[in-house]
Amino acid sequence: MIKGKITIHDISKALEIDSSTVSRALNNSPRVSKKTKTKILKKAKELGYQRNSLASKLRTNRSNTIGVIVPRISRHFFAAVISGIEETAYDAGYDVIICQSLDNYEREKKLVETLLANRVDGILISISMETTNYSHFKNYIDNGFPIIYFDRPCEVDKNTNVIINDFKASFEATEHLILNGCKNIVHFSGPQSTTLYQKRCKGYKAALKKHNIPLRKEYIIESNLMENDGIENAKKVLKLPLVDAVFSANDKAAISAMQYLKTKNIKIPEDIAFVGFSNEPISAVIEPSLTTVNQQDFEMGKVATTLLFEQINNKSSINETKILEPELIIRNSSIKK
Amino acid sequence: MIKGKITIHDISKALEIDSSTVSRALNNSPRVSKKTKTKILKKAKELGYQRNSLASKLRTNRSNTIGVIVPRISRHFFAAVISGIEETAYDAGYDVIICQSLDNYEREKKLVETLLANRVDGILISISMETTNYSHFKNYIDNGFPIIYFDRPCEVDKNTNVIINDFKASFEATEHLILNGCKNIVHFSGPQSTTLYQKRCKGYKAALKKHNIPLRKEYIIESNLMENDGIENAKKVLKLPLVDAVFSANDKAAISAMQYLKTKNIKIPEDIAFVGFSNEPISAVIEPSLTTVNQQDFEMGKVATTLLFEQINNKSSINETKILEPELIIRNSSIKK
DNA sequence: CTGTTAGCGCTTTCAC
DNA sequence: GTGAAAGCGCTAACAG
Repeated sequence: MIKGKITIHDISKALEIDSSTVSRALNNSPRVSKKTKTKILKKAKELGYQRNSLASKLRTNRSNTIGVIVPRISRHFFAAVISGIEETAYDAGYDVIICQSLDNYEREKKLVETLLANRVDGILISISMETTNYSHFKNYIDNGFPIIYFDRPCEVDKNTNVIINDFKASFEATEHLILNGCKNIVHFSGPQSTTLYQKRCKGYKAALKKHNIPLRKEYIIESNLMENDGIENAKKVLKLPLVDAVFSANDKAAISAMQYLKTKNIKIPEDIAFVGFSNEPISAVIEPSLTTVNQQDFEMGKVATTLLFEQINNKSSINETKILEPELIIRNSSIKK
Repeated sequence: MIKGKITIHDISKALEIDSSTVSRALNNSPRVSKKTKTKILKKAKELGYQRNSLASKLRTNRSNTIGVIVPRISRHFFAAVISGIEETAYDAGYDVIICQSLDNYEREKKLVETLLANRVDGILISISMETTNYSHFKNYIDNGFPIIYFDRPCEVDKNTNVIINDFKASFEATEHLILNGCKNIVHFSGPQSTTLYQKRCKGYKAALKKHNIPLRKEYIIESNLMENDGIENAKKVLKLPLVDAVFSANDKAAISAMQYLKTKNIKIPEDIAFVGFSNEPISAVIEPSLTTVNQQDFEMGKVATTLLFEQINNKSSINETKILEPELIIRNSSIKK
């Protein structure tokens, strides 16, 4: 701590004006005359006064701070959501505390407690992959504490989620391949324990059905969708006959699979076309032919924060799920067989 | 705020034990009997007590929180530094507040003030590119407030910096190319207003000198090293005769240049070899032949945090620069002409 | 428009 | 080992 921090009392003494007036002036209250206000502001600057937010928050019981918990800040999607959150929050005069759970349940639990101990006014969270037990939220939900879940929804009890329409996105991505002449479309699917991947799989199936393309079980390859999985999946694809396109449930697997196929001299998109989930800009650099899905990251941050503020100000019900519409980003329209 | 938050007084009343004893018990003071301690802890759990950190921090004048300001959390380097910071801080029982300046001076200034208003015990910062005026730190430095600058040092007055040895890294990277048979090495350089890029350029020059390779001015291409610059630089390289290698002062420009050269059917590394700065794992995926420099990100976070704690506890002088040794990551040893 | 007073929830002497 | 009491810095009635 800085020694000898200046308080409103120091200003009060120096000017022989009561500290309550100093406080009012510092908060730009209309109930202080312009004259004394400027006098106080000048002195405050002169002495290097800096408000003690802790004391202020304690007294007012409002922190003007919201907490954000995401699995990893380095992931482009979350970084973009955070930008949206910060923009909305700063405009409203709120501070933002960013935390990463690293997809670890214990850590997430601890972070929630820390944020609450610091009396944030609300929490925005994308729950960790490990989290299946929601008891660390239960108490607060019941208490009406403002929490908004985004991207990875919390589908127990009543609460507010902000997600994208995964079914529709997958449906459209798959249909995009079909409309470009592909018929033998493999799906790189994720863990079916996650509802998100269930939905992406359903969208794939629905598109096939609409276009009367028979569903082949061996065309759905399930994995954890990491980089390595993409390579393994690509090997499996090479063993299947007739594959002319892949719809991957995320971008990591899609990209590494493409990279692998390239080393085998299989040209993309002429021989095998890919569509992946992602709004990571680097995807476009790595694979200019990769059609991806705009996950509305920045927008999601803004929407979630706006909803949170409504809850903080008791204007909204606690039970709504906002579904954002994704859009296909087609970078290479020549994906034609 | 949650209505009807439980305080130590609620526990005090329920148990008819004074609140000071409750406080002691909750802080695991040895001056409370085991019996009452367990009784209090049980009741606290039962009532769903959660410490009010604000009050505690206000009273003790210690926040047990450090602030971190980086240009962008999405950049892998900073995300990795933050991981190192968090690990060290959590082990020491500290919380971490993460902020991004977005390389904007005004925002950085405001963040510093916010962190100080929230009475963090110290700040770790990588200053924004825009920052040339350090007055927003001056007051605190003079006051002895613990601030550590990492990666992008603050080279005015006395303060503590943690950086990597950019000169050495560049020297070794360039020498790596020379030892692999390259003689006509272009350097993609960054803005010479930044000392960091000056150092990287000097390292390049020194390596050439050591191996008696004449320095050609047209081989040093200066730009902002963004993705677009890489492409422009690549075009310039194609117009130069005899180029057999490039040492780029960062990875973005290196990668996009490589991508561009590929589209022109110039194969890497056979025709033109690259070496870039980066520990972004994706680099290896995008360009398996790219030799990069390990910037000791995670380690830098740990070192900087350790130094900060030493300052917080008044154990270290305010005037030291810690230089970490980078290491070359050679992924493809066949870079030979 | 300004001053008086009380208190947010916690910690910490100082008694006993 | 426990209680009484004061106070961190600020804000917000309530007076005047």
